[in-house]
Amino acid sequence: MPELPEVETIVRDLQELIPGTTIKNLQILRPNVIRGSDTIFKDNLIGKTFQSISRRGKNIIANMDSGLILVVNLGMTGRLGLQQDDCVFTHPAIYFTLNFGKILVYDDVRRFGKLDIYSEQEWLDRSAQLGPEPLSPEYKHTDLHEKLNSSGSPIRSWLLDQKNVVGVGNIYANESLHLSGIHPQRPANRITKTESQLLYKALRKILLSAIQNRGTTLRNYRDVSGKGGNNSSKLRIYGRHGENCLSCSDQVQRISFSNRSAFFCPSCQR
DNA sequence: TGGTAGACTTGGATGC
DNA sequence: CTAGTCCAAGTCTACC
Repeated sequence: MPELPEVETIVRDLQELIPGTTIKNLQILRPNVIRGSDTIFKDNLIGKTFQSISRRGKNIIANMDSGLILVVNLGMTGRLGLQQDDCVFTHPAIYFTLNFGKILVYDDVRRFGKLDIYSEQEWLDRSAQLGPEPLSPEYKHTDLHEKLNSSGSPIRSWLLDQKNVVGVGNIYANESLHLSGIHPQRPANRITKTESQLLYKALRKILLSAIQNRGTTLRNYRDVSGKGGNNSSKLRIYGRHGENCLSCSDQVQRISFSNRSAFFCPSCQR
């Protein structure tokens, strides 16, 4: 489900609800969504208070008053939401009982998501292995261009690799490549400087507008209150194989490599 | 070593 | 109506 815009939407929702609340109890219904032992997980969280919520790539970062950090990666179908009348959880994995009477639910159909506890130093080390934030003011098109030169991978695969740039998943990788006119299988090191500038601009534009639309809901993605995002109708290439390209009317193609589908227009993308 | 296929897991769509 | 097949927002591991 969740790429940068979806995780950002959830984080902004959680920032309004969670800081200052204390975990009174924790029920782990599906132990395989947490890394490490469930007793250690409980010991580290029960009785602790959330200080702040932030995002790093596709990870939700919760700083606790103990100094430990709870990191949630939603995988493909993970959700965080408050249990309320209008919010239906089909596959609850963890219940966080909070002190203001609400229950925060981690729900995950496929259970590819993971929750993990880090010390500050452990998280700094882990975070240092991740690539730059594409929406950060410090991230320049020259950074993208330089890094592209060191890889012969197809650009779509390169964009999905969180060591190169964080937060990009299959939907927004395909959308950005379409907007910048680059074929998904072009080797990263054969993208020109001009093209890398177009890709840089496309990436930021696509991610920002998806955040404004509160993310793309294809099936499972929901915000914290259980509502879907509004960005799916804005997609111009992802999932549109067999339909006409919205830019030139040629037929959108689907190919598969690295075990993932890629969508492209053979006229617009070379 | 860099790059990629496979595994993990459940369910919806398609079509017999 | 049902069965089999294919496909899905991500990431980690193993292998060439």
